[in-house]
Amino acid sequence: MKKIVLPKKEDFIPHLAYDAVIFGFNGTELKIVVLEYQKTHHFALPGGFVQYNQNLDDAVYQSVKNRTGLTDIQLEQCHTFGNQKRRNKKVLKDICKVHDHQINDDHWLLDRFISVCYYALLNFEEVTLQSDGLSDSIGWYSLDELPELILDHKEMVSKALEVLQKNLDEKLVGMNLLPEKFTMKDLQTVYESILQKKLVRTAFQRKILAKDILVRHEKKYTGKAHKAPYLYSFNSA
Amino acid sequence: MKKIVLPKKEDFIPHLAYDAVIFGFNGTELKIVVLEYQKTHHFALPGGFVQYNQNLDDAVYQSVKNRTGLTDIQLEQCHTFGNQKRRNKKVLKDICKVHDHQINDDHWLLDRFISVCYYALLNFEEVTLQSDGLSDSIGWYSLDELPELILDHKEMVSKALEVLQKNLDEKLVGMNLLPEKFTMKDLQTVYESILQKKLVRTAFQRKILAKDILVRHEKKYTGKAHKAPYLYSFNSA
DNA sequence: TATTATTGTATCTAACCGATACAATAGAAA
DNA sequence: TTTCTATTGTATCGGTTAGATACAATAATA
Repeated sequence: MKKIVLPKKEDFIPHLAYDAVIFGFNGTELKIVVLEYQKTHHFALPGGFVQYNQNLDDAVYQSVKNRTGLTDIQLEQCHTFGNQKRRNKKVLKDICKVHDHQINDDHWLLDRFISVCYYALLNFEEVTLQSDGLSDSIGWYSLDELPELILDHKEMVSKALEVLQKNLDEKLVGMNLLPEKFTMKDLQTVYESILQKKLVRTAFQRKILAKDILVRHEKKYTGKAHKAPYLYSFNSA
Repeated sequence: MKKIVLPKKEDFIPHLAYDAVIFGFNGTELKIVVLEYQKTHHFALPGGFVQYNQNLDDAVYQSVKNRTGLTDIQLEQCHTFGNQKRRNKKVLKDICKVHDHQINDDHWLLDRFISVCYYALLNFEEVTLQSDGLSDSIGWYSLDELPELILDHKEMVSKALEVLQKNLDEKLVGMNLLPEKFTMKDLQTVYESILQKKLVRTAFQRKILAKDILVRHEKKYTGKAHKAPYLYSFNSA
C-alpha cells in the first residue's frame, strides 16, 4: 500500500470544498465519474479544495482537467451544500487506516465542510481518467447503477442533473458531450438521457433544425441496411 | 458615533459569507433591501457569516428574519461567488475609521471571502427593517435606482433576478410577494416587474386561471369608476 | 430485384398565445 | 335618472408549435 499525502492545511481555505459531477456520453447513455477510495468501499464524486490565491471556478476547472486530461470542458455551478453535518470523519479515518497513516482527531480535513457542487460536460471518448494522490480508483458509472456515495454526494448528482435539464435548451449542451460530427439520432439520445424520457423523433428533428445551430455535412454510412443519416456539427464555433 | 462590535473570529467559519437579495413588492414595482454603512457611502446587500454549528440555509434565514422581522420568507440559493479578489479591505477599514475602531491588517474580516448569494421573497407591507450591530442604515431601493454597491454585489442582484425569472413559472413566486388577497392586475404587475417586460392582459389571466392555483373571492371596490376586479388568494396552502 | 430498417420531410390535428372584440360593470358626470 | 368612461372578464379568430401519422428515399441484404 502506497504512502498517502493529505492536502496541507496551510495551502487551502479551510471548511471549503468543491465536488464535480462529470458527465460523459458513451454514445448510448449518460455516465458520470465516481472514484473509490481503495479497500474502503467508499465511493465519492471527484472534488477538492480551493487554494488561497485561486478562484473557485479555476480550482474546479483545474481539478476536472487533471482528472480527465481534457481542456475543453463546460462547467456550470449547481448548488452549494452547507449542512453542518457535512464532515468526512469516518471516511477519512478509514482511508488513513487502510494506508497505515496517522491522523489526529483535530485534523482540518475532519472538520465541517461547505461544498460547492458543479457539473462538467466533456467528450467521453477523449478522456483518460487519472487517479490522484489519495490513491483511489476512478471510473465511469451509469446514473442508474451508481454505488452508494458518501455524504450528500447522491443529492449532488440529483441537483446536477436537475440543473443540466433546466439548462438543456439554452446552453448547447450537446456540444461538449458529442464528438465533432454526430448524427441527429446521437443528439436525440443525448437529450433523452439528460431528460430521462423518450422524445418524438420527427418533432425533435424539426425543433433542432429550426434552431439553426447545426451545419449538415456528408452522410454517415454505417454498413447497416437502411438509409444513411447525415452528419452534423454545431455552427456556433 | 456609537461603538461598533465586529463579529468574533472564533464564532464563525472563516472565509465564508452569505448575502441576500431581499425582494419586496410595494404594489407597483419590485424593490430590494440595501444597507448603507453610515458616513462611508458604502452600500451593500445584507449578509453575514455562518456559525460552526449552524446550517448555511438556517444562517441566511435567521439573518433575513432579523433584518425584516418576518418569518414567512421564500429563500432560494442563487450562486456562490468565489473570486479570489473578493475581500472587504477598504470598506471595512473605512467603517472602522468612521467609528474610531482599531483594526489590524491581519483581522479575519479583511481576508478573502467566498459568498453564497440567496434571494428572499417576502411581503413588503409587513416588513420593518432593522439595522444591525454594525450600525448601518437600511432601506428599500428600486432595481433601476440602485446606488453603487460594494464588491460584486451588483452582480449578485443580476444573478438573483435571473434565477428568480427562471423560477417564476414553477415556484408560485407571487405567494410571498403579495398580501393574502390580491387582484389579477396585482399578480400581473408582479410578473411584469420580475420579467421586466409587459405581458398581454387577457393571455396572462387565461394562463394563470388555467393553472388552477387561485381561489376567487369577493370583489374589490376601489371607488374608481369602472368594473371592480375579483380578489384572489393562492389555493396551495 | 425484392426486402428491411431507418431517415428526412410533409401533413393533419390539438394546444397555446397574441390580438381583437365585446359585454358587464362601478362610479362620475350630465 | 341617464349617459359616459375606464377597467375587467371572457369569447373568438389566426398564427405558431408539438405530437401523431404517413410516406418517399435510401443502403445494404436476401
